Amino acid sequence: MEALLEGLNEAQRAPVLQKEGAMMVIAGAGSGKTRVLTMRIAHLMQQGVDAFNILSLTFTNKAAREMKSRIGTIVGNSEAKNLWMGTFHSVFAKILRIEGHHLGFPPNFTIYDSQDSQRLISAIIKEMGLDKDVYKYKQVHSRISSFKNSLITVKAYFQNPELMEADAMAKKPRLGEIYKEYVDRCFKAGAMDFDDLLLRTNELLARFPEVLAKYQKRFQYILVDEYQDTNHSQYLIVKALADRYQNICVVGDDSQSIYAFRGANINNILNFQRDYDDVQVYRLEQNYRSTKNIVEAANSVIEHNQTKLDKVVWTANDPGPKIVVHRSLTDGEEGRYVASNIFETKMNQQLKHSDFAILYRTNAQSRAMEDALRKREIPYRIFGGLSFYQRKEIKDVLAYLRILINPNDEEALKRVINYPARGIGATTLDRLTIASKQYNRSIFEVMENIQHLDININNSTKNKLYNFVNMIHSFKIMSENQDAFAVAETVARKTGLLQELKKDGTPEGIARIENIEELLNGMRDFVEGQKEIADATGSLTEFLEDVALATDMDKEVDDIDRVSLMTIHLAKGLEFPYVYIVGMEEDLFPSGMSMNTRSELEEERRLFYVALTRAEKQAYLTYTESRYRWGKLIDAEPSRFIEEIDEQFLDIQTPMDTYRYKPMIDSDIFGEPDKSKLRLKKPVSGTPPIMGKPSEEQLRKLRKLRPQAASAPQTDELNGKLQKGMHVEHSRFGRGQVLNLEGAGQDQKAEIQFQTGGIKKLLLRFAKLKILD
DNA sequence: AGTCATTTATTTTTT
DNA sequence: ATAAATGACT
Repeated sequence: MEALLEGLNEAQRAPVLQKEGAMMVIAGAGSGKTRVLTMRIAHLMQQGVDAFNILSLTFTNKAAREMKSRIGTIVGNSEAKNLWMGTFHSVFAKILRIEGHHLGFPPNFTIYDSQDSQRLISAIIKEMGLDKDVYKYKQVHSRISSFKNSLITVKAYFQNPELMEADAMAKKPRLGEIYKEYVDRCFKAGAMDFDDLLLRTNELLARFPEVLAKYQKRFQYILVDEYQDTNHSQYLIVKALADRYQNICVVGDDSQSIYAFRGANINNILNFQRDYDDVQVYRLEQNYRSTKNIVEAANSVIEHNQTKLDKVVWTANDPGPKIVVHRSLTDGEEGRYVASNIFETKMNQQLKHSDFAILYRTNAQSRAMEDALRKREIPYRIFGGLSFYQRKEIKDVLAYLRILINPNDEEALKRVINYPARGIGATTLDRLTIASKQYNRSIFEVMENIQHLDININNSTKNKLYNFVNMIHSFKIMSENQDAFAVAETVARKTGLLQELKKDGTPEGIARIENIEELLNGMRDFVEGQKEIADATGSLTEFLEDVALATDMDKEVDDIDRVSLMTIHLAKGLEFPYVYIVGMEEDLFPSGMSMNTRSELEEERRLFYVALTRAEKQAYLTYTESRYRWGKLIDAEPSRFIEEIDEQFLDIQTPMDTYRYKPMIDSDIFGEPDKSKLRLKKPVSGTPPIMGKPSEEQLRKLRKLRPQAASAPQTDELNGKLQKGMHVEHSRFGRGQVLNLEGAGQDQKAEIQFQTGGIKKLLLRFAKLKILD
């Protein structure tokens, strides 16, 4: 232990050694904050604090696992296992399983993921007979979610005229009713959504003082990582639990706050000193991760933000190479550039694929990168997007399992009651839903008692329902004396799920079967793994909870050497020697959706800061002239963030000839140039950035980044000379007469009647015309 | 109730 | 470009 403490710098050691009290560690990127957290916990335990009394909240469960195992190597694995460590969601889900009965929830409550929530909201909107174009389920969901994260309950909503008025103004006067129905339905289904895990914890701690006291006593030492990304709901939980002992240590970096869109409140960290007495503030400012060029470039970017804590990140590392800025014509070319660059760098420097990461703003950008990597036969691993557990076939299997655990789980039931098809259609389901309201019973309960209820369903359908209920019952009995893996396997076979996929026979169908097999294998591993954990039983409930709360960063990665592809959000907390940040374009990064307010733009800028500081040795920024979006080729401008980096750290590679590919094949054939394929350079000033007109200085930089096309010689030659009525010759169309001229300069076009019969409109810049008169 | 063709929305980020 | 949602038809 002593030796380990020696290994820390002074700034790192101080928060490790301070045992009691409230403290905040402002940790710059790459300053070793995980190490500090790990050491602090290990040190507490070494000083006699019981692992059961330490609560450590991390950003991902994987981070928790890694930290636990590192602590284990210091203080012993058996002790480290007793630490309460995990994400807010997973830790409080566990507590709610134990204490949820106070709130009327069963211990086996279901966790609804976003998709379940949104399906339910859709159904409610439909049932209420509302216009789905006005009440968009996604918007409604995000509004409800933000209510919950701000602790605005249904009751609070209806007591707040301002909120109600805001919704009325937005033409959604019945939003409150939807909210109420949604909460009721979740409750009746014995389900909590992601936000409920926090909201209900707050409710639990507020309404039941004895429960609060129990956990306050239990968690004598509380540590929160990534504190800048906590939302109000999480903030209050921490505050309530820490109130008794006030041994609270929060770690974070305001410059890396990137989750405001899901309710994170940067003020939690900015105001921490007001919330607790005698707060010790520690600053970790030395960056050990990146080269000097990267650190200082990142600093010069974040300098543009107004809202931030005082902090100067510095490094003793070598300057290293400059940040490469590269322009390409299209997203396809961008991908090829990145792929070949990775290929060459890896060869020249004797590196592994895992030394490289490609980061992007949106998941949709991964495709072009994947294509290029595949062509180059570079192995890659993609994080995010549709995660494994969100795939349809996986969710279908899980839905059956969820019904076993919680028959009231309405979303799971609706998902599989007629999949694979068994003749229970929409009409039947509607009638069941009505009956379920009428009798105030869940749909499954109605089905179980269908013989005794007066329901307008014919006998043959009743029989089908009976068979379904029977099948579920048989699974349930099996689940009582067999492990999760065995049950799931039976479910996959007996429900006909696998058969359904087999008969489809397409490559997709086969991939789906493989996915289900992978799920089953995963379950087997889980069952084995859980046997080793003290308080775990390997039950289905535990498995489903793990699955519901698993993030993409949590999945165990195999040891195949691959390039990593992910969104910048997912990259938080990671580091790679070589990082490519692609799609550095206005409207994409910063995102077009986040440029409306200063605070949104600042969050985008922090996101860029996060992206840059992932790089250890070298960073590459790439942007394109045009890119496919919504299936269309769209013009792009370089991101303002490139200009915001101090030029001295940049190596701007803008090959003069990249966009002067085979000019005008299209126009030669079809007359009108296809602008979507070969865009003409328009003057930079033509598209002022949203935040106001660019300064002369910005313009100068922009010009530097995007040199004007060298004007085509033909233009100069013909300019001013060509007149209406002149006879000309074209290399392919032959002789003709000029009917009309339009436009000027680069864009000048001529309408020409050719002798062969056609009238074409040609762009003089490219058409190789010879004047005959 | 199921299948096929047509239209529509989707692309901001995620527990 | 693509998947999901809708609508017409069997």
